[in-house]
Amino acid sequence: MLSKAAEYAIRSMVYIWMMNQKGTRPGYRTIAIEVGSPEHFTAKVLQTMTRFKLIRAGKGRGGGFYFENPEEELPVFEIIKVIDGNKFFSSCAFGFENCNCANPCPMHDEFMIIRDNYTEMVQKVTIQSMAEKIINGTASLNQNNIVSPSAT
Amino acid sequence: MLSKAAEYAIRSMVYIWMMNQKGTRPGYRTIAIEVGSPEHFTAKVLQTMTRFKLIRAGKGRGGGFYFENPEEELPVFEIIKVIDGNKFFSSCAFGFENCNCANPCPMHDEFMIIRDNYTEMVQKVTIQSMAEKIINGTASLNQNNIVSPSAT
DNA sequence: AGAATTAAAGACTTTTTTATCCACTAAACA
DNA sequence: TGTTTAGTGGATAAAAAAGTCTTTAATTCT
Repeated sequence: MLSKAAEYAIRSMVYIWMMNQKGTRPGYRTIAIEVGSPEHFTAKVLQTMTRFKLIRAGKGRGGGFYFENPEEELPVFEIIKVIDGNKFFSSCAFGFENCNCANPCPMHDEFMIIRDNYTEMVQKVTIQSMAEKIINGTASLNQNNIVSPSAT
Repeated sequence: MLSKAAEYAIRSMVYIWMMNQKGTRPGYRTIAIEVGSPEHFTAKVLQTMTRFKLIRAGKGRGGGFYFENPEEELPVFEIIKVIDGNKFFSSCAFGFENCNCANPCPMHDEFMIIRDNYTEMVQKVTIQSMAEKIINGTASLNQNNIVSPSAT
């Protein structure tokens, strides 16, 4: 569904936004540790975020990543588009290149509903709405300190 | 979402079922041509289907692939499980290894709905229900003869 | 100016997925 | 029994995704 790169991007963006709220601009080393992602790969993914202006980056001492307009709602959709492109949002579960209502695959009607609900979902969920859940304790940003069920 | 292997498997299975209805047992060469999939890769995928007893294979003259009990409804879900495993059906859009209601990611509630609807869908859609659409002309098995929008 | 800090960029490696090829085996049939 | 037909299985290759490393550039602080 989502590439690892997109997952890391989303987690990182939430963390950056929350730290910005606290008045700091985290660097990719810190981000990678806090969201549980590979350091250098995270750096690369954040480069892409910066290149597409979803966040800004400051170099040197006191530098790091930050949102220019933190109050502007940023849907997860925007991050996915930048990292994975928008192939999925018009994709076909049967593997057709050009599956549509005029020339549907045998799963078209059923899959279109799922796919469109997903599209709607990632447009509705934003960095801010996710950050809020983490702040009020109804969700977490990483599972670094979770004991896996198999390890109990 | 689905691997190429799973897509090819699903398309092939529908074709095999339809040909069985007509009294023939197609070979992987024919199948690959008819569903528009790479020949040798399709052979591999069908081996897996055979190994897991979803279909049977006959060698030698008059051989090919066939369903032992064609009337027994086969949900797409079964094919996906054999090829891709069932990781997706409990997966997390945020990338958590063990995302659940007790320890949710910030997208958990929203994504769980999508994911579960998808699971339900692939359990409801069967090889037979798809074949029926193709037979009555409301869907097609391949897009081999479709002119792509960009090529018009 | 110089040292320290931090992101940017690009090359590189590893792993996974997708795809191909060929030798082998089993079945059918003449 | 020999020939043809068709799937099986293992090796290999190519491409994409995931991850790593090193150098360079920009910024800040002293």
